[in-house]
Amino acid sequence: MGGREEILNINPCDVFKKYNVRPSYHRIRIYEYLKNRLNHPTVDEIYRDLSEEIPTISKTTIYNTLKLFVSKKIVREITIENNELRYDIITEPHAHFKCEICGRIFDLDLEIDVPKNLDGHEVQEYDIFLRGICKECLKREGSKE
Amino acid sequence: MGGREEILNINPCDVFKKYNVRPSYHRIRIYEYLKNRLNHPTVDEIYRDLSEEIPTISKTTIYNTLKLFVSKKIVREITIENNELRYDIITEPHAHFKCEICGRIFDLDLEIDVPKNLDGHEVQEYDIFLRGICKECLKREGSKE
DNA sequence: ATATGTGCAAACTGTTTGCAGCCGC
DNA sequence: GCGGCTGCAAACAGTTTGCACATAT
Repeated sequence: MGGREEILNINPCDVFKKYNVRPSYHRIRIYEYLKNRLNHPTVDEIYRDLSEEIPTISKTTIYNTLKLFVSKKIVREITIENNELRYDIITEPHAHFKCEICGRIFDLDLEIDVPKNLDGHEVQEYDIFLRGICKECLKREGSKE
Repeated sequence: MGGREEILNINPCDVFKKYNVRPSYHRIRIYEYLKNRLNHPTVDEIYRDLSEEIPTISKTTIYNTLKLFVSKKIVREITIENNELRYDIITEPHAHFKCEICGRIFDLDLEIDVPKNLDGHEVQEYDIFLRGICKECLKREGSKE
């Protein structure tokens, strides 16, 4: 799995240098936001949170920055729900689980080995997205009844 | 896998009766559309094609009908790209593969056994979505060079 | 007669685009 | 001073909503 712990120690500027992205204050902040909360935020969530600390930041900048990050393969766009883009700093594919009750998204260490070749098609990447009820909500639901 | 061949022989009205959906001309036509082309169309595609034969049909009706079908579990909404809803008449989860070149979507008989319980979370359903280059495009690309 | 299906238009949401101003090297 | 970063506003696409009319039993 593509390193959840190591990522915390990474310096954004090093990543930018490696992937050939010019650093800027906003880019660093957006990168750090993604790094610190590995919860696959939407653009809206990033904007809502970051604009509290950086009141001048605009959504356009967030869109621009994320698009740049994606094109440089620093982050991945993930497909969880069809009405909004979510972003994931862990670039290796892994499974996501969404709780239908609390709405939270969990990363899963689901070992699925997807062959590189399927029916003759060349598989380059994949998303695995599960839905259900999370541990905590199960407990809460269970204790109600 | 949830029956691709059997589905062709199904009478829409039987399905409607079974799932407690009142039949109507439009509903039958939309159901048949999905049944005959198992290619996970978007609302737009359904509208474009059906409105040729049924000029009076509206997009609203297609949205309404699909929403009804989903709520009755006659069809599944699938998450392939984040900007549009796609529909799948095979309600059992299975994997989809999208060719990045020609854009077509293929059903895959990928045997993935997803446990019902993962890290304590209860998994109810899942989507597996792969991207890459399909057989035909590989051949075409290969012969070019 | 009543409940349900249908279709137009407007509203809404998330995203993209165009363009002008700004900042850093 | 130039190139690239930023941010506003408008445009855009897909979807949803409100409401009035049609239809079927």
